[in-house]
Amino acid sequence: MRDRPVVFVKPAVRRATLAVDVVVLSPRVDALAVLLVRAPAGARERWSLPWDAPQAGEGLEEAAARITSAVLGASPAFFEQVGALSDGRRHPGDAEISVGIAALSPAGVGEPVDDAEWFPLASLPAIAPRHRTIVDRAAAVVRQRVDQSPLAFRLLPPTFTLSDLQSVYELLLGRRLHKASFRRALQASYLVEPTDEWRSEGRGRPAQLFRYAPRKRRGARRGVRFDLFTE
Amino acid sequence: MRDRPVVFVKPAVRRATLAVDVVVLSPRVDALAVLLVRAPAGARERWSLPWDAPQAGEGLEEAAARITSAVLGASPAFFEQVGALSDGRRHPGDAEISVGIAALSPAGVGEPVDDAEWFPLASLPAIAPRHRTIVDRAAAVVRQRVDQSPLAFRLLPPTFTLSDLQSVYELLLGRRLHKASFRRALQASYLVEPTDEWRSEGRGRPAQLFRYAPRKRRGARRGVRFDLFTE
DNA sequence: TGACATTGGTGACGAATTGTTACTAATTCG
DNA sequence: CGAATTAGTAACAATTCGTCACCAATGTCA
Repeated sequence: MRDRPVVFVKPAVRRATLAVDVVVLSPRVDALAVLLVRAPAGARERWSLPWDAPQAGEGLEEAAARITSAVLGASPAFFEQVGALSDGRRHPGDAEISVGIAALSPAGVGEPVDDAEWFPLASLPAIAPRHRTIVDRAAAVVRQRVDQSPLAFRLLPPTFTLSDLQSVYELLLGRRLHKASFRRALQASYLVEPTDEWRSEGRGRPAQLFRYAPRKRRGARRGVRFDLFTE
Repeated sequence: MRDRPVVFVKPAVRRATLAVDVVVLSPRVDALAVLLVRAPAGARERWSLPWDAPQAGEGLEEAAARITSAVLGASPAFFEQVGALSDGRRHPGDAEISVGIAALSPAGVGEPVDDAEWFPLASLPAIAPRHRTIVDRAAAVVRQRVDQSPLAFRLLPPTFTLSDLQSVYELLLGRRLHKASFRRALQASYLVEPTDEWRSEGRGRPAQLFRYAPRKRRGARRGVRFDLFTE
């Protein structure tokens, strides 16, 4: 016989201090940028992710939208949870639990308030360790979701050129893609449809505008991929 | 000018009632099974996921391990967060926030306590709506992670046959795989190495035993896949 | 006006990957 | 022994993918 309780003890909730930490991501010139806010004087790190506690009855994504609006003046176009953290790592408000949320905001929408600033994802200033973890996870989550979620399309205006779309994918993935391959795969996916408008952008041939118009299709049953890398 | 606060208001944490809800998954005969516990008399649903609040200073996965141990008598071999939920959906303990955690436990390890029972994932009894959501997400997360995480290997003993491994993949993915393709992909992945032992399992040719021994390799830079399905 | 730079867009070829069939190997059962 | 059963693999066909090469349409500038 195993050494274990025979009767399941009745569980109980507990009140814990909670924060929603938001990683607002937006395509800036040639790089993904993160929105940071200046920490109050006396804080150990000069900058932090925008965060707050969810209000009573407010959902987590709802709270993330509110926090983003307060800092950027615009609601994000897309949310993705990054995970809940309760390790001992330092949090600016000493929250026991942080729920990290990645929020995507299109370029040129909103303007940071005085105490907020965009930083390229690749060169952030020092932030609290827990925030650092959340940012890293947010980038990873976005890169993993970009194939399964229409998040790239949410970063573009209703109509866009295929080069625009490819640029967003490249920003999100952090690497270059081949034009012909990209378009062939896009063609096969039935995710966009052409409009009859064209846009002339200075020099070069004008580009046709497309819109996001996903058509139903079944997921192909691929084999296993074993994309498991030991770094 | 936009209608927004010019000064960022100082955020503050708030105490919220919190629960960790655990989806313990284990391969049973021909199906993935979920561990449910009998709800106390008077509860609206007869069964629920095992859950509890994390104790002070206890991490979320740590809490999940403790909860699983209390119900199954064994710690799971693998964890994966499923997300934090704070929608209005009903929770057995009326927690404002639930953190869902998928926990994988190998077959034959541990024995449910009297008030707990395995149910096939495909035919669960009625549970609280929030628990239902968490179970569905857990299944989706596991299926998505199976290619990137060694979770299948954590469900097997240290040495196993390739047929064993394929069966686990099929259980986790919920569909059949082709033997030759599976082995070819596994070969290319350098994730397992043969031992010099063989196992004779009744009738049929004996199978060689393998062990999980991932070798370093770089991730191939694939193009975009557009695996975005609109259902 | 006419070369040329620049950006958009596509066809096509070879290489790599994947789905599938079909076969061989080693064992138990009767 | 032969049939049944499970393991393991070779090889073919179909598909996907990376790449190169090219054509198209515009602006620039001599």
